[in-house]
Amino acid sequence: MVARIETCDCNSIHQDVIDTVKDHMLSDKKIEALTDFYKIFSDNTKIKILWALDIHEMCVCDLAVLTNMTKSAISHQLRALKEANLVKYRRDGKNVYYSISDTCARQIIENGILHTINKV
Amino acid sequence: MVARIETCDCNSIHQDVIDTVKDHMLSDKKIEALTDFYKIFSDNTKIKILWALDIHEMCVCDLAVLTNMTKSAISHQLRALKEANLVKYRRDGKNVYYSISDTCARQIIENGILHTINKV
DNA sequence: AGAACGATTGAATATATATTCAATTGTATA
DNA sequence: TATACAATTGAATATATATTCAATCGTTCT
Repeated sequence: MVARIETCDCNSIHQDVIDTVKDHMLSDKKIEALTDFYKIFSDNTKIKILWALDIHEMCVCDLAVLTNMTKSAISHQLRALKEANLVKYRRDGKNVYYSISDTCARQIIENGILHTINKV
Repeated sequence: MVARIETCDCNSIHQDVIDTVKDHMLSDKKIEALTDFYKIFSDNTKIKILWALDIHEMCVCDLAVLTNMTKSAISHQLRALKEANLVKYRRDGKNVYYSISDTCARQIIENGILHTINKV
């Protein structure tokens, strides 16, 4: 007789395995931080922006022209990248110039390309 | 006088920079493959499944109990992981046992943890 | 001060993805 | 063959994220 777990729609078939795995499981906080991190690299626009800024600092207008999107859309995305500490900015007159603030962005992108190279 | 780009809502301020960056830009196909790849690692449930399977092969029911989710939800996620060639499976009687088919999953997760460790 | 324009913002909308729900399939066994 | 149950599936729903739109802010220049 196996225990019926109330919050699940089935029986636990291999409770020993479940217990072992539970002992080595990642914490919810780590998982949350991890998925938030990779969410940034799951969006085409963000990748374009990060890759571009790694080549040269650019203002919002330039990024909009480059990516063929509106300034507003780019600005919203830049805010997310700023909050993730992946880009920094400096204002010069009417323009705001964005640049890479953490080289990990390029590493993550290049690593991802390595893992997907067979699909391109 | 700078050129007005029709498909954008602004002028190109530094056309030289835009041209340089365009020359070194990633192809749309590469970006698409890359973001598809990282989308997998952007979901809490998928991370839990991948991490668990890296510890021990498990059947759908076990994964459901472990993650406190329905078999159906787990099954849907397993399909996505299967399509990404990250997990494989074997049927044994009524149970289907899933396991890791590409060690890159663990690498990607551990690498992500390294980059987010300061947030946990 | 006011006009021009790059940039940002918040709300509305669109879009993509995850989960739920009900029905069905596959296998074992009574 | 009928029943039990693990697993899968497709459609409906819920939820998260991206983009659009209109308004506003910040700076420069006249």
